[in-house]
Amino acid sequence: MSATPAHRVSTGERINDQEPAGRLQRELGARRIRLTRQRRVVLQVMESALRHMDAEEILEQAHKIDPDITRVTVYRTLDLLKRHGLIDELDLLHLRGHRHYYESHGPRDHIHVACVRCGKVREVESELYEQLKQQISRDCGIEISVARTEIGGLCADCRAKA
Amino acid sequence: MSATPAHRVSTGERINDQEPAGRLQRELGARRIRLTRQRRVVLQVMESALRHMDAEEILEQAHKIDPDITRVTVYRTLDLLKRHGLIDELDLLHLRGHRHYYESHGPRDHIHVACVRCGKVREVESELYEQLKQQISRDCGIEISVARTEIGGLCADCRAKA
DNA sequence: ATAGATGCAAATATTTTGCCGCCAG
DNA sequence: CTGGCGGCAAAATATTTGCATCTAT
Repeated sequence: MSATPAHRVSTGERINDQEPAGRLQRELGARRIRLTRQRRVVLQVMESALRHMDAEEILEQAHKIDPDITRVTVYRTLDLLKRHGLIDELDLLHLRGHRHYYESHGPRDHIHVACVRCGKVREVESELYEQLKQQISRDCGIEISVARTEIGGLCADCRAKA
Repeated sequence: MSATPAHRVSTGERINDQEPAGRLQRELGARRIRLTRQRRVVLQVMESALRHMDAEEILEQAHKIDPDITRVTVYRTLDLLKRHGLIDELDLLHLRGHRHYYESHGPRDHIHVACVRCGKVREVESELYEQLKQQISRDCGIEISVARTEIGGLCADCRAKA
């Protein structure tokens, strides 16, 4: 293997790398979807996310901006974004219960790699993954619209401690 | 591309292809885990599964064998099997609500490819997938214990109808 | 004999829905 | 102006837990 791998590994510390601010707002605007005060708040929360959040955490963040936002609105807005393919819904292998996590959908699919012990999540992009999707698309005759890969195992740190 | 692809596509009609009967029972037995009457029933249901089932469907099947099995026992047994890595828990991209589906874990990981319109699920094995996992294991320094990939899109049949 | 399993009921957790008044476009 | 949206409360769905009893080993 060369010193410059064909894939990129990010820490997951910041989800919206190189993402222009207001992307979600602009996407919805372009689709003639109403931008209410509440939606703007939820979008802002999603766009400035530093990590994967579940509905509860998104609600908490939204409350910091506007305490009147309700949980129902958060769910309805997440559903809207999901239906438009603007965010992804994950469960990170149910490592911490059955809640769902959301993240703004970047330009390229990535793989979520989680440690089953400490729960740390890394995001990985890989050329091999793109090839795999192409192969599946071709062989199954499917026009892929969503792809989700979650991998779990013991990370190096946790193996060292054990 | 050659006429004999390096991967195998199955229809998902039968999950336990080439799986020796009683595999789950034997695995648990080898681990000195109590084989109660109820557990045997749930294991039998999982082993003879023709498709992915959720907890409700597993309970229904179990009731056909022994009407006294309770839902709680089904959940507890599924959890046991999950903890021992003997079954996989999927949500199939939430295409049909937020329930979870379970399948007996075969010798090799496979990818679930689902049509977002008709809900049909195919299972695909791929050498590329194995390579991808190796790459990730190496680069993230993780010892992989679970891998789950779910892909959604429009299948050929549904595209034709549209 | 006894650690561990089951059953029952109730509690939790998470997400969805009906209805009505309100606001973005 | 008006059709979609948000709030409220309640329902629906999915899963887990406490505790007393039973059972596989």
